[in-house]
Amino acid sequence: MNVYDVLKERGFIKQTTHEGLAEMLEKEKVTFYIGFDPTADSLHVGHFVQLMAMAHMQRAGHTPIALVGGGTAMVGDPSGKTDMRKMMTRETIEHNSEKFKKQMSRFLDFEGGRAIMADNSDWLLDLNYVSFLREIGAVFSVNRMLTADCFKRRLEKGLTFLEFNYMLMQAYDFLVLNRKYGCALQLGGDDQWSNILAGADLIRRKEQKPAYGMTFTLLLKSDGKKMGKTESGALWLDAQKTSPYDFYQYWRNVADADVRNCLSLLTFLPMEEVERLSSLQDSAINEAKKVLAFEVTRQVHGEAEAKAARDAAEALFGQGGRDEGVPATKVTKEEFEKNATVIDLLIFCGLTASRGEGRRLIAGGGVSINGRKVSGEFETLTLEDFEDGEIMIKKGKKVFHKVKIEP
RNA sequence: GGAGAGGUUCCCGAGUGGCUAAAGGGAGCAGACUGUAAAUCUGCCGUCGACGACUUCGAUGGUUCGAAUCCAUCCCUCUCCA
Repeated sequence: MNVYDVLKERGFIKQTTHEGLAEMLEKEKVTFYIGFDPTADSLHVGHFVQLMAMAHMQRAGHTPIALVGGGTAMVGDPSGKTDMRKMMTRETIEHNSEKFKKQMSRFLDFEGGRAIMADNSDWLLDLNYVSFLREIGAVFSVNRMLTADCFKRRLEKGLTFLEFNYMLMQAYDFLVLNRKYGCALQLGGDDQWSNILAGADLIRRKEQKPAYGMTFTLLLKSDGKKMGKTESGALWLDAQKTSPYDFYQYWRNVADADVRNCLSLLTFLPMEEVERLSSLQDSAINEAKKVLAFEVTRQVHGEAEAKAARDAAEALFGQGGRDEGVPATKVTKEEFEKNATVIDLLIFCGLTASRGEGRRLIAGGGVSINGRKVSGEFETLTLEDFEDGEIMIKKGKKVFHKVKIEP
């Protein structure tokens, strides 16, 4: 079974530029790329889907180029956005690029040239305006560009010339990678379709060579919203930004209807297993969610962290297991004494944003300490409340947080 | 450059001198129900040493006992014209 069929079966593929792509992937070793703009200091779940696709391709013997968009992030992709993104400083972008590179090296095998890491700031930042316009700008038709879906919506709300150029930047990337590495295929999220087409067109015109494109289904929840959004923003792949425990819990809690999609896109489990797990009914499907949560966490954070997160979940929700993986805040004795009321402690641990919120939460019966429901808003804790140096705070039904006293 | 419309709390969107911390919806949080699911119902949803105080309706000044609401200037967005 070739990789195209694998991707197809798993539900990755949304659109392809050419019918013959499957055949090409079967017969040739292809160098392909996906670009990631460093707009934050960590990759998130949306990127993870793309990385999975890259990994599938790499396993099939193709060579991935992971392109960090240090140059394109200076411009900002208008696709799929209704408003212009805040412009980022060069320092921020460089900082983010470094983080991206570090994270990506975990998901692909860069040994011995099996994958390539590139950064488009290397060729975009020093472009000469006039020569770029003459070489690249001359072959773009504004009329055509304006019919692209990614601009249509923006034409209603406003589109700056800066962002309008994003498509040219990305198309140029493809051309550069084609010339430099013989890269003939660009993959991306489906929101990248227009940009990918532009690149393939550009290569055809400038190099008289075919170039291919393929897009992936965006990872959406059954209610049509983007997967991986949490109240605090995105679900990050960086353990500092989203703890492995919280990461595990996110997948443990996906809606029944999303289990199948997640398993097939975010894990390497064989499809027979995916089918079996996702066809489980009623409460039995919890088994599938456990597998999903464990597998995804394992890939992102490693075996040890995945086990810790799973054990912690068992300890808190089921029976048995150790609760080592539960997020914890360390306090010194002095800090604790300063924040000894339950309300202060909630804020100290970042569980609530304000005292008022904490108060309402307690009034609504949403807080437990060491398994005992907190009754009054003025409740104060003492060192006596620590059991083995720990206090377990429970917010709502699912949010657990430990406070550890430091000697 | 000219004409018009508009910028309201996380988002959408009412409000056009006091009754407005500001309708309604969405999102979010909590409670009930449950399977750590979905749906549903209920409560909360600016901050605080809290029956009161403080800050908020693009920005800055002004009128007024009192302004998100009136006036001036400025910034930004959209539409039409050039």
